Amino acid sequence: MAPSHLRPRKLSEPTISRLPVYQRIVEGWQSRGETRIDSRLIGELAGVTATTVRRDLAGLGTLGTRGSGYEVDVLVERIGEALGHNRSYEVVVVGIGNLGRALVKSTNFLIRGARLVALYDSDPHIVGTEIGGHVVRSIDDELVPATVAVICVPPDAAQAVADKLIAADVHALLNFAPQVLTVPLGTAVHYVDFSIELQILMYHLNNGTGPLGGGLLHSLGIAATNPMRSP
Amino acid sequence: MAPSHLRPRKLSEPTISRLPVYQRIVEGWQSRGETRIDSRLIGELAGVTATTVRRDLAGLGTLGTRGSGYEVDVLVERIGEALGHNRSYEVVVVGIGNLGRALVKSTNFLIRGARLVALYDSDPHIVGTEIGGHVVRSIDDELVPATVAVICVPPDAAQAVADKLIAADVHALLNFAPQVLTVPLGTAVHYVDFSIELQILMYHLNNGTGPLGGGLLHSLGIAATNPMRSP
DNA sequence: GGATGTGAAGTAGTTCACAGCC
DNA sequence: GGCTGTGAACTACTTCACATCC
Repeated sequence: MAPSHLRPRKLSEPTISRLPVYQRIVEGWQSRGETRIDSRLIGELAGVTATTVRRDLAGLGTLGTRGSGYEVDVLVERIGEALGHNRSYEVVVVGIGNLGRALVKSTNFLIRGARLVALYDSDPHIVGTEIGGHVVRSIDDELVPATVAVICVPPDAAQAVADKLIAADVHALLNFAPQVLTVPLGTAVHYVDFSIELQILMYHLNNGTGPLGGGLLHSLGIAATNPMRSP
Repeated sequence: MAPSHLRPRKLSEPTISRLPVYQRIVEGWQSRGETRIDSRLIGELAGVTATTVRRDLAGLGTLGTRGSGYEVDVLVERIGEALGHNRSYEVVVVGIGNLGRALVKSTNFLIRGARLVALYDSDPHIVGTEIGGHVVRSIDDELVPATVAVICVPPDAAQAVADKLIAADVHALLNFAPQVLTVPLGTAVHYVDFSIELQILMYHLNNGTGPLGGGLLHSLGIAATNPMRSP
């Protein structure tokens, strides 16, 4: 079951969130025809120190060569493996308003083994229309099996949608609604909230130019999951 | 210059990213007619411990009452003050494709003193059209002054747009393009990247149900700023 | 009684500094 | 020489536990 080199090590949360960034950087380098890259350069492009890059990558096993850095092919392979890019994920999008439509049409969104399998909405005017090759289904229909659901409904509908998804055995939610969701233990929720990002930027604007005094802003978006249903 | 109570304390990065969440929760409580709230409840709804909530809020000054929690009006006021909601921000959106359009139309986006002042695109078919009460300008025109720019252009155009914005004295960028930007010291960049969020979710799906063994996922989005222009 | 605010302890993450290997 | 990988030091954040005040 474990074809990979050998190193099922547990990665830290910050490391996990940086790996996709490294991956993108390395792929960019790869597509320029480069064959090797070092931790200093990755760090510079990612906005973190070279040491952090090395520690993060060391967590995936021994993949560099002392003296000459990393081979890009190896990095892409191993990071992809760690992030589960070899597996395949069924994704559904619920709420085909402006944002949902934009996401579905976005080329950046469906990537890395994620496969869009269904779109849902509650509006009869939208149900039945076709977006990006998919006919929008009614949220009241039975849900097709999926691993991840993207929630793009208005905030006051988000909790009900989440409940329905969880009942249909979807335990990974990417929530774009500005609404904190209450979910059972074992369900992962990730929030993407534009207004929160804006607010964080504003804070930094008001209080000096960034966290690290100078300008290296290495701040983080916010995401949270509730530990359990309201007791 | 400092009309606030008194407490210019520096807040930690994690605290800053949680404050908008608390704010939203407290406002929700407020709009239900409630007048008080305690740290346990806020924590439960935000997915963090009550102690964390208290520490975060203590950073804003002494605003609770021992024995009976916090007054919602006071919380909303003080959190808003800390995040700079009393000030006003000019926001421009560059790139009026599917996503840009969705953001502009979104009611959640423009909030808290952020005022949309201009939209830009490079496509002659889009320039001149009206979206949400704003006529789209050409990115080649002179830019109107702004504090924050939202970048929704394709990845390969993002760096050029960022350069142009920085030259026009915009030093806070919210970048939706899946592209790491290289900016000078003193410019803050915040990344919002759907595919990265998806990848992080996927990682957790593959490796147990979440970071904290059980299910409390309190993970973070990713954002980074480059320390300086490529040397 | 009950919930805040906070020292003190604990845990996690980052950075330093350098040994090890190419 | 150069760059990785990593123990050790450091820094940051969280959690505990409780004194404090309503």
